[in-house]
Amino acid sequence: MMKYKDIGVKLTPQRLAILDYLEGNTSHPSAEDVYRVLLDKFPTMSLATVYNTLDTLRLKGRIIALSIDPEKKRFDPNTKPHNHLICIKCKKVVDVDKTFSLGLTDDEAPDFEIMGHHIEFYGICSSCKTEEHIRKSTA
Amino acid sequence: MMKYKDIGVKLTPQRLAILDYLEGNTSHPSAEDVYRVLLDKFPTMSLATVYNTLDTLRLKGRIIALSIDPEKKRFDPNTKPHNHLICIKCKKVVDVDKTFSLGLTDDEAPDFEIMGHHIEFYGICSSCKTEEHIRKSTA
DNA sequence: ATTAATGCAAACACTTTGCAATGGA
DNA sequence: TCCATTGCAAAGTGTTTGCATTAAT
Repeated sequence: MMKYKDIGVKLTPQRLAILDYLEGNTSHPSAEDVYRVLLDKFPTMSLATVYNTLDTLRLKGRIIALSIDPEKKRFDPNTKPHNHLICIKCKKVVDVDKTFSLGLTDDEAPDFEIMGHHIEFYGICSSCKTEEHIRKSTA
Repeated sequence: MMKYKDIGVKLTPQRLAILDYLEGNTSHPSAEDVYRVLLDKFPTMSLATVYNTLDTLRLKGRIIALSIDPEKKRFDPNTKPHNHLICIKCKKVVDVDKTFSLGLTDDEAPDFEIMGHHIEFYGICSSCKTEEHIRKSTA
């Protein structure tokens, strides 16, 4: 218990619930996703509180915000450098823990001090592929 | 002339101007960026027309939409697979033409048919780095 | 002549902000 | 007690859409 006391912010019940929901979560939820799940426990909680808390956690380095889904920010409690794979149909995002060392010469990255990289793999997940087959065979 | 007649859409003056502006453009402009530049030539043009045209061109495969900038979509007339480098300060985006072959085994991408990838390098561009130095030395 | 594209305004989705009330520290 | 956080509503950004008019084919 008190496992979050080192974050340096007030630990409200809402924040604890958000932290608990995110811990070990690999679904890369949006703010809305987090909000909907927590509405059961906190029927009066505001979506703005979720947004504010997620941004606070991001600034405190507890989570990262992904821009892999152009529609909305997705959040990831895994703050270690890693890559992602997104289904272009259903927008499911999964972690790709394999790391790649991608060097760029000064020529290849002119006048830039490179600090890191993020790889977005894209493709089609198995359930969306199955749906495709169904659609084709019943069309 | 008539160099765009194979696109398969009506070629209005607005669309031609957008195509001309994008051709060979490596600045990765947003819709708003395109709009502001073209306002000189077409003072009555609507921002909605720019959005609609950019989406039409994307569907026709003439440009791609980038999600590298979480604030807004950025557009790129270079439709060949390539990577990008973004300045985390000023959000400048530059092309990285070097290609990397990044294989994933079935284990590393479970239940996914991978179709491609996009690498986002991030760092600080030279002008932002210079500003940083100035800020430090005058603080 | 037909039909798609334009400009405008309204609507939409996601996110941030102002502020009075609340409740952790 | 004190100040950060909450919930709510309003506002802010980026983007899409409905529709009457216009113009490319």
